[in-house]
Amino acid sequence: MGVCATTRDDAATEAWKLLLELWWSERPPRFPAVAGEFGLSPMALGLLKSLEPGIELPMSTMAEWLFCDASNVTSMVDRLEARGLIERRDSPKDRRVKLLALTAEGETLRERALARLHEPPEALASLSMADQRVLRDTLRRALSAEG
Amino acid sequence: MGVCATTRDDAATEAWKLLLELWWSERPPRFPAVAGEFGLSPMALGLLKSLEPGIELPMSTMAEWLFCDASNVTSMVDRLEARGLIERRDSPKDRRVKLLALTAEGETLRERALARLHEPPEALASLSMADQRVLRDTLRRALSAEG
DNA sequence: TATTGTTATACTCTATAACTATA
DNA sequence: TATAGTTATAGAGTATAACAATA
Repeated sequence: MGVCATTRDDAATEAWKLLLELWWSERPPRFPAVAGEFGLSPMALGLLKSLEPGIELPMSTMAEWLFCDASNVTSMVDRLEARGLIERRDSPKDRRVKLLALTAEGETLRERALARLHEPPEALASLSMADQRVLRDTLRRALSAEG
Repeated sequence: MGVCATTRDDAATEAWKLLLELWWSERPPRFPAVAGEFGLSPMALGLLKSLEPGIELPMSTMAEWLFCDASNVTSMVDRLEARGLIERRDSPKDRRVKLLALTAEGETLRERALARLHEPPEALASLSMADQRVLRDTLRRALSAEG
């Protein structure tokens, strides 16, 4: 009994485990399913999701965020650019850097894909209004604290 | 103005969006990072995660849950079995079916990987105890309602 | 010298189709 | 006939290393 080296059972850990359960218990799994709906690999959807409208991001940063090699980002960007969803722009500050940005078409597709991802699971939607608001407000506090 | 066809802004949707933000804002992204720590592909970690200790699961079910082709499950199971983490068992009810189960070694690795996945993000851990408990209790209600 | 992104290449992962064995 | 899992194969995805351009 007592504290185990690899397991904590405080309320934050319990809440987090429940959140993951909510995410992972979906069948079919939401993320790859939605990627498939839009003819994207899961990683390509991750790239689009990470590219916010109006924001330009260096390819190297994208590689970090996607946890993959830079050469892989080159391949994905080649495909997404050929589909007209994103474009490469030259950085005004460093001529080695290429900045990624959504095209108008890319913004539209991203919006539709995010809308699918944002549909709350049944377990959440069937909570009482009071519980839904409590959940929303508490999570807002959590995310605003670290900005 | 008013209601858009593809976007809802009720509390459940807002809460779900915040929850996904919490999961996706982690850098490096938690799931592939943890898989790498244990020498597993993300899908292989997903397979182990889905295999609860003491539970036997048909390979066809695993293919559904992982959203991939049955032949791919065969490959993954070949590798995981060669590593001694899972085993194939004959179904007593249907001689075509192979049931997957964790080995003792597989249970240990799964436990350690889950412990890493279950570490709450900083944003959650730094919430007040009261907020943590509210979050936990509300999510428990959500998940228990559908069983 | 170090870094960004690309290329060439090989390796891993995944799906398709054909197959075996059961049902 | 239909289904569970395997095999052979091809295709997609990914990383490694060498490279060109720039810092």
